[in-house]
This record gives sequence, structure tokens and C-alpha cells, in this order.
Amino acid sequence: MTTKAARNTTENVSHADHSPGTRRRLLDAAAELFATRGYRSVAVRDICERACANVAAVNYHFGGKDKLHAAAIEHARERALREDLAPAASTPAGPMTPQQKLHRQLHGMFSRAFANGPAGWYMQIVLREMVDPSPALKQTIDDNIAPYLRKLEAIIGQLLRQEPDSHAVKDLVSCIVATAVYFQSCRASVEHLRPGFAFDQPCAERLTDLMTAMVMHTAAPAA
Amino acid sequence: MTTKAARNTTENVSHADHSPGTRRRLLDAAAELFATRGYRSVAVRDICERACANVAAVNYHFGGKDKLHAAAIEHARERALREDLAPAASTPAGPMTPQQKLHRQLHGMFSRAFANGPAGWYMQIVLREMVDPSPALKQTIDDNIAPYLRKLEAIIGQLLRQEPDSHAVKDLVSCIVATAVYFQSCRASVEHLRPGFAFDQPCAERLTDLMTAMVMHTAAPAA
DNA sequence: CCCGGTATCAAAGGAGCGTTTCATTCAATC
DNA sequence: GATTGAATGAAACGCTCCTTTGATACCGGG
Repeated sequence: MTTKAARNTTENVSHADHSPGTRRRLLDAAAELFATRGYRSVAVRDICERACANVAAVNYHFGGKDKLHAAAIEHARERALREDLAPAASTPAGPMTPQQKLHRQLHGMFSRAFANGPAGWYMQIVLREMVDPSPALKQTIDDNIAPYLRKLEAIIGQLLRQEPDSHAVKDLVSCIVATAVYFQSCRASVEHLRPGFAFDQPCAERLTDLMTAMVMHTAAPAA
Repeated sequence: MTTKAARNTTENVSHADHSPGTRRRLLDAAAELFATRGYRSVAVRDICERACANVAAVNYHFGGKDKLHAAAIEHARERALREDLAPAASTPAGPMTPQQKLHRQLHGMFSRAFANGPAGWYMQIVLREMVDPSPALKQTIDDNIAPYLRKLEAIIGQLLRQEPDSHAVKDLVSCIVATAVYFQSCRASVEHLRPGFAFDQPCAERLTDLMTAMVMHTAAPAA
């Protein structure tokens, strides 16, 4: 921290271009590995090997594995915003029905959860965090998960004509999140239980439709 | 040190207390800890401390942590069969509708997942295994999970009038299992996201009904 | 009383991992 | 050219954890 403060006083421009890339490479490697394997399963040595950096670099640039994890989340979030999967669908122009809003939210979640490459890292890290918590679990939840779930609760509460914090609404949201978490964190089990299961975008569409239909049917059940 | 102190003060008593047998105490302690914290998070020392046994006892009696885990699953399975939660409901006398069968299966799963005490250990260990695999993941799946899921697939396939190995059926089963896994393995996250959420039997009933309704509505959707 | 197998115990071995140390390289500054 | 501080690299430290070792206590059969 003293080094960073000294750097900022002398050269306040940007530390991004001053760092010869090691910091950035560490963030990319960390985001990818944390997304695919979770916090505990990834060793600092793994990240440094992939980033072609020395093991001491993590502590030098970030101050520890936990700090790197937090920084990787923010890094992945920015990358996801920049190179989004479906930027075209971001302006549907016009008011959406609650069902459309729901489908849109769920599609955003599942398509990112099943994405390959940097665009999916953020969602995948955050989903992993729920089953394999880092030391900053509560912070991650408050900053990244809770806001998203509140949006879902609002939409589903509207559809069900119930309070967004009722058990009925929150149970549905939990079921949706659970499904995303499951395919993210139980990949080995799913591959053994459902050989040939494809973790791809068509699958994401299928699950999006299933979850949307589940909510809609719960809101307006059959006779 | 607490262990040592406790043992020093009650040396002879502890020895006489060995009546249940070290092996049995290890199995109980292992099953409970594996059920609540998963394979990796539980240290052999934790199990031995709870079982009032020496750390070497695990390797002496079982041959390693992984073997103890496998034995604990079998031990928990037998205990669950012996002191079941709802033995009364085991003889409903008469043919059941597919919906009744489904509700019964799901209630068995969720009530055990939310149970306190030995009756829930087996289900909880097996659900944990999916997100926190032990070295014998595939064996555990084949022996304990896959048969159960095939039953669910048969019932749901019948309800949906689709092949039990179709995506539609298997996706529904995955969603159900995902929900059980979620509340089992994301307890810390759930407690932070839903303060006051009760991991009790009424909650198990609620989720059972929700999952049953979800399948029924998918089988016969509203107009 | 001795003896051999069983069970337990304290202690240490050995591996993996996060972190630290310290020497060195490099670029900018004076 | 010397100096300064950031950045890197190799090695090691400290810790946790699973496992092993060798000694010891117990106990039924010679």
C-alpha cells in the first residue's frame, strides 16, 4: 500500500500502463480459474503459472489471494460489461411485459453462466461464490448477487401479485438461482449423470424457457 | 490441547467409555461432519476430536480419509433406513397416482435434506458430494444418486408423456436436485440473502409442494 | 507368567499452499 | 554515471493437513 501511494503521488496518470502487464495477466488468469474451479480449488501457484508470473507477484500487486479474488470479480464485471454477449438485445425499444422482463433477466443469467470466455467469467465467479465462498462472501453477495435477486423478486412478485419478500416469491427465485448454481458448480456430477450434456447456449435457452415457464405457470396455474 | 486436557482429566473414564467402540464413534462423527460441511472442509482431526479418538484411528480402522467417507455414507444410509423420519407414510396401502408418487419422492428428499440429526445425514452427505466431491464421486453417484434420479425421471416422464431420458424430463429433475443441493450447500449464502430463513420441516413441505406443482404445471400447462 | 494380536497414543513425516524474504533487474531521475 | 524505487525471481518460511511410525496398554490363550 505504501508503494501504491508513492506511485500515485509521483505519477497520477494511470497505473495500468505503468504496470508492464503482469497485473492484468494475473487478473485474467485469476478470473478464468476462479470462474471454472472456485476459490479454494485454485492455488495461487496455478494462477501465476497461467499468467507467467512469479508466485510473489500476487502478494506484491494485490496483497493476498483474497484481495486478488475480489479484484478479479471487479475485473470480470468490467470485462463482461464491455464485451457483452448480446448487446443487440439491450435495446428492445418499448415497454416490456413482466414476462418479457423475466425472460430477459433469466436469459442474461443462464447465457452468461453457460458462456465460454471472458464474457461469462463474472456470472460464473459469482455463482461459484455461493457454494465455495471466499473470505469476502458477504461483500460479494451484497454487491453482486443481492441486487440482481431483488430485481428478480420484483418481477416475480408482480407476476404472482405477491409481496417481493414473501416466501412464495423468494422460493421461486431460490429455485432459479439454485439451477444456475447447480450447472455451474456441479459440472463433474452433471457430466457423470447426464453424459453428453452440452454446456452451451442452446442449453441456456432451454433452461431459460423452462424457468420462465415455471414462474408463469405458478403465477397462473392450470385449472 | 483441549482434547489432551479433557483426556487427561478423564483418562480412565474415557477408556471405560470406549464401550460403543472407536470405529462406531468415528463413523457417527464423520457422517455428521461430512453432512454439514462436506468432504474437503472437514479435517480428519475434526472428526477424531468429536469422536474422542486419536488421529491415527482413522487410518487404522478405515485406511484413510476417503475410505472413511465411503464408510460414513454407508453407515449413514443404514441409520437413515433404521430410524426414518416418516415410517408411518411408508405403507399408504393402495395404488398411488403419479402425482402422489412424485410428491412422496420429493418429500422424502427435502424432509431428509432439512432434517436435523442422523436421519438426515445420508441425504445431506450425498447432496454435498455433488458440489464438494470426494475422491469416490463417481461411485457415490452410481450407487446412491443415479438410482434415485432414475425413479424421479420415470415418474416425471410418465406425467409429461415423454421419454424418461429426454431433455425436458432430465432438466426438470436437474432443477429439483439443484434446489435440494442449493439449500444444502449454500447455507451460508442463503442465510445472508434470506435472513430468518428456517431450515426446518415446514420449509421442506413448502419446497416439496412448489417442486411438485412445478412439474404438474409443466405437464399440464395453463392455457 | 509369558505371549501375540488388537487397539490406542504421541510424535513425526511429507506434501501442498499462502506468504515472506531478499537479491536482482530495469527505468526514470538527478 | 550514480541513485532511487518499482517490479521480478528464486528460495524458503510457516502453517495446515493426511498419513505413518514406533512405543505402549490391554487381554485372552499357552
